[in-house]
Amino acid sequence: MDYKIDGKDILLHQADFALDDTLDCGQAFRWEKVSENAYHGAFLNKQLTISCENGSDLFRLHNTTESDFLNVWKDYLDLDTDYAEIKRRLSEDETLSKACAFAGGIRILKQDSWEALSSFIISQNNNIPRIKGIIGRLCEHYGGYPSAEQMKDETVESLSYLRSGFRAKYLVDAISKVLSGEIDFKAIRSLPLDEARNILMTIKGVGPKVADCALLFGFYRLDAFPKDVWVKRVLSLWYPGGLPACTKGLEGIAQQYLFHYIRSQKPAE
DNA sequence: TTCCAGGCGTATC
DNA sequence: GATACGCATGGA
Repeated sequence: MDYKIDGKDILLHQADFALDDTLDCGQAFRWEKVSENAYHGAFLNKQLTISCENGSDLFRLHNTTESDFLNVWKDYLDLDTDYAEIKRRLSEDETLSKACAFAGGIRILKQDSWEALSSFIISQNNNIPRIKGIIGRLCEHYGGYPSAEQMKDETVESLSYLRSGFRAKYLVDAISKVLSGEIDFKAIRSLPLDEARNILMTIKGVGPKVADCALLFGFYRLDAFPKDVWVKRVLSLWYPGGLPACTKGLEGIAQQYLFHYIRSQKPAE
């Protein structure tokens, strides 16, 4: 990763990174494609437009500061991790090798814990366009993604404008458990995966899959392996005997390459 | 009209 | 512990 300042922008050279792969692969729900080579989105209360110069490894972070780049976006976009090395390891497996080649620009975003947890509560038994719609209405209402504290007075009724269906009561339970301290993000960070998962699953509407998504995308737990309907297809089609050994410790990253890859396959296969 | 979507709670065995 | 079913909403 090397960068330079160009007026109000940051110009970044970055290998193993593609905007479509990373920002539109189902790990985050509020990046919007604003042109062929550009996305607009946000992390916490900071917004960003990022574009790519014609499929190259040259990116432009528009209208930002060197300080925000170094303190916020560099970490959020996981630019310090060597994905070339990760892909080399995973590519010991033939199918994963294809998946890495198909979407070699995926990076795991280091998202906000509450946003990831609540977003994946909304995601259950739902499709990505509708998930984006619900989260879009939530952010429009609050002028950005609301914290659990900001949502403290929400009820199933007050959330009806989201049209999130049966998931509204799960959001209300998550808000209350986070605000009461019953769910302590700081504590979860230091726990083994199984214990962290079990604590998250005390929230109504949080089962194994939502808990693993929250841990992978909201706590950067790369060994969490969310099994949604697509990944269950991956396992039954390609890995009936379980994941190959080369994924050890990187199950979550492997999951993301495989998720993106199988979604691109025609149903006929 | 029916089926499905980055699942989970509940009932039942 | 496993299996079956309902669940809000909206697009295909």
